[in-house]
Formats: sequence, structure tokens, C-alpha cells
Amino acid sequence: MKHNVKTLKPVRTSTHTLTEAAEHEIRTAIEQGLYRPGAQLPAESELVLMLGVSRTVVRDALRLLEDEGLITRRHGKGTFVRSGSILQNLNFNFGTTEMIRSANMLPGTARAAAQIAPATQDVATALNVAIDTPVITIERIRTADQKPVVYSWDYIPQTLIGDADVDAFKKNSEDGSLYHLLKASFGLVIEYGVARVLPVSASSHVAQQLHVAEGSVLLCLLQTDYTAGDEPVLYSCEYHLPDAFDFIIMRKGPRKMGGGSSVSVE
Amino acid sequence: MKHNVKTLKPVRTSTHTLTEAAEHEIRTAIEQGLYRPGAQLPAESELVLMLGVSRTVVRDALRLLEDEGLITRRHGKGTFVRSGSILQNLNFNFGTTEMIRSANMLPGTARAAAQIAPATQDVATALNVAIDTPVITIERIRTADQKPVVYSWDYIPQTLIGDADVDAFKKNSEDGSLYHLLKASFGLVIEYGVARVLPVSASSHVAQQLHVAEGSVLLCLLQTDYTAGDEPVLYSCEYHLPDAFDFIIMRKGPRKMGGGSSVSVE
DNA sequence: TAGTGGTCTAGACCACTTT
DNA sequence: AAGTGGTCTAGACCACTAC
Repeated sequence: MKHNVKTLKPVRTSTHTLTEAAEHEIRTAIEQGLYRPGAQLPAESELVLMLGVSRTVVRDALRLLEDEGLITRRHGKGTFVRSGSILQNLNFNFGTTEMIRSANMLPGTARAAAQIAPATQDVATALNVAIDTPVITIERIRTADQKPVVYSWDYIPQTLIGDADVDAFKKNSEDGSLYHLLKASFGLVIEYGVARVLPVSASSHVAQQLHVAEGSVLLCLLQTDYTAGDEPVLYSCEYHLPDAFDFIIMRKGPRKMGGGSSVSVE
Repeated sequence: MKHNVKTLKPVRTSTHTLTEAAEHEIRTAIEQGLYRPGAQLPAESELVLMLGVSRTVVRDALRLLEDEGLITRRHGKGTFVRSGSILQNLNFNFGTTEMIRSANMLPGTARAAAQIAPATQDVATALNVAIDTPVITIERIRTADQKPVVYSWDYIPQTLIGDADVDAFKKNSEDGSLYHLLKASFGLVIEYGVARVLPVSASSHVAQQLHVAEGSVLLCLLQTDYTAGDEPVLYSCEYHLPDAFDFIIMRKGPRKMGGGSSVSVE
């Protein structure tokens, strides 16, 4: 067997680990059609040679792609490209804009308002601040192909932001990602979110914003986003039209709960 | 620093990896209160000594616990026990029974019926069989503390089961986990599930089963469960009372999408 | 028997946090 | 400077799947 072994070993920088670089290369190869859905990827040992990295790096990269649903690995058989990659996957924390875009629709904002208001009980609890603490409050109607699909409220503690920037939020929130704004302007990097999902009946106010009948069924996503240090940064309440998207969740397990072991921590 | 270093190195068996054994030990130590919420776990290097395994095993075990939400790891600081562990976590694929039990309620079945019927379009698509293929069809009303909370339909291709076992399903489905039955009786091990979550309005039939008004808002979970070989085994349609449980999802990211790298796959 | 992914070791160096 | 978790290496052996 011959292979084009490349040894373009990258320099590890603070922003790119070898694993991330390897993952990106494999993903790109798949997306460009070098490995088609259903096809088998080179063996891990091959990838080690091709990428010039250790097997640990290759395996970590493949694990990322597997978590994402892009590939599957089968013991003794090989690694294969998945037939249909799963989108709208709630296991990943993308914003509404990105979600609409990935559905091949045009994202937009029909209305955006930002102000500073005292935290209600729910908001205060979610953000772990005292009730009535001032929070940046953003109300938005998001559209896909000009049609309203999501009505949302976002809350950010003012203390995390500093003053006088409410307008920046209003301006930014019209087109873009809050995540990006929080990172770029305030150095707040969201690491993960915890979402509650529940079915609701549209109140007259919400119904009006989304152009549906009062009492229509909607999906409500209540989400708190945290930094790596587990500090709550952003609380969101989103009302989704049920027809607009398919929300999908990959559920691992059931877990093989380990029985008696003989290793001991004390 | 002194530590009770135990070197009870377990034998790796086909059912228990070292990683699983280590994970179980650490989890047990936490659950028994040895490490309380907010407290710091021993450093990875300490755990290596205490458990008598390599750092790889320790890290893999900690990763499992982190995915589960039991601990958090902070670069440069340490590993800590989470304050409140997250239950009803939709990232994991437990059955309704287990879910009710973990909410400290008494699980039960108000009604269970099993029969063989031809697959409808939806069922056939989900299970990747031809339309009208015979499938085991199970209808159930699940109760928590005697109160109906979930109305569900489960579908399993008959070819996976062999004949004449419909009654086993009826009998078993009254108390227990389909997952367990599938594994114990037919060797079908579920590795993961893909769920669609959507809000619905209760039809008159469903409303009657759950003792709610017609048109009430319900959460519908449409889930397909797969084996390790990505073969669909079980398709479920569950209608949940919105008040009964809080469904929670941990969402990773937003991802730091890697920019240009210099590793090449070809 | 050969090839695959899964597990595991022992050790190194790096980046982040605290003292 | 010391301690932590994060990344990476090189190599070994195991378990599963095919031929």
C-alpha cells in the first residue's frame, strides 16, 4: 500500500491544538467529498502517518467528529462517514442565527429592543444575582426568510458589562450573535449552556409577535449560558414556532452502569 | 502529604474496563459524601497513585463523570464536585421508569397492550424497513405516584425478535424497561438514541389517556434507538405532561471552530 | 491470520492559576 | 515557583471483525 504521507507537522499555538488542526483537516476532507457518506476513512494508524501526529491526537480528533455525528466508529471494522449529518442538534450550543442559516434560510431580525431593567425572580435565579439587580434586557423577533420564527428575551447582568453600552447591544442584536458580541467586546466566552425545554400555549402577546393564533402551541427554550468557570452570563427565553425547526437530541446510553469493582478511592 | 494509597489493581474483564472501574470508584466516593458538592477532588496525579492506574485511565474516568455533570474541571485549579447534579438530563438515554424513579416518585403502568401490526409510513421510515412490515407495537400509560404522566407507543421490527413473543412484551412492559428486555431476551443492546422534541396539542384520544383536557399542551418525544452498528431497533412516540418533569439539555459550545491548519489529509 | 478500533502505560512538556 | 489540568508522544496489548 502506498500513501501520500505528508509530514506538515503544524506548530501548536495558543489557539490551535494539534487535535483541533487534525479534526479540521479530516472534516474538510469529508466536506470536500474526498470521503463520501458511507465510505470508510483511513485506519487510525494510517491517519497517524498521513497527519504526522500521534495516535492519541488522531483518536481525540475522531472523537470530536463522532460526538458531532459526522462519523461513526465500529470496533474491528473501521471508521465511516455518516450518511446524513444531524443538524439542529440541541447538544450543541449555537445561536438562533446560525441555526436559521444552517437550514438554508435567510436570518433576520424583525424587531430588536434593548434596555436596562431590574431582574425578576426567574431571571435573578438563573443568573445567580439578587432580585432587582439591573440586567441588560433584549427583546427580539427573529425571522427566517422574512417570516417570524422565534420570539426571545435575553438577559445579561449589567455588572458583567459596565455601563453605557446598552445601545451597542441594540445595534448588534439586530444582525448578530450575542455570543460573538460578548466575546469580542467584553471577553466573556461562553463554554456551555443548560436548556430547559417545555411546550407552551401562546399568550396573546407572544402570539401577536409571531403572527399566530392565541393559544397556538409553541416550544419554549429556557437557557442559561455559562463561562468555563461556571459563572452564569446569559439567560434566554425563546419561543419557537414548532414547524420552523426540528430539534434533535443525541442521547447516549443507556449506560452500562459498572458493577462491583476493586479499585478504591479513599 | 500522606495518602492511603491502595494498589488493589483490578483485573480487566470483558465487562469492566479499568476506566469504568475507576469511574465507579470515584462516583461512589462522591455519592457517599467523601467529597461533598463544591469540594475539590484529589489531583489527577494523586488519583493515579490512589487507584494504581495510569493517568490516561484517570482522565478518561473523569471525563465520563464530567459529561454526566457530576464534576467540573478547571485548568490550573483542580477538579471539583458540582453543586447540584443535573437530572432528567436528555443527553442520556434512560427509560421512563428510571426517569420517574430518579424524581423520587413511584413508577407504574396504568395500561399496557402489545400486538403485531403493519408499519405505518412514519414507523417504517424511522426503523428503516418497508412500509407494512410487521412490527411489535406496544401502547402504554405510565404513571408516577399513581398519576398518569406519559402516554407512549413503542415499535420494534418483528424480524429482530422472532415470532410468538408478543405476550412476553405485554407482560414485561407492565413493569419494566424495554431496554432491559431487549438486551436480556434478544441480545439487542441499545447504544444511543436520536430524539426529536416537539410541542403538541392533545388530541381527544391522548387527552383521555392522560386525564387532561383536549387541546392541552404536551411535549412529544419521537425517538429512535440504535445499536452500536447503527441499526434502528426501537421507535418510540411519547406524550409527556409538561408539569411532570423538567427536561434539561446540556449544550456544548459555541464551538471554537478551528481556522486554517497546516495538517493535511490526502 | 491480518486488520481494525479500544484500552492502557509511562513519561514529557505546555498553559493556566495561585502563592 | 509550585501545583493543577491540557496536550502529546511512542509503544504495548486486547477485543472485535473479517477473510
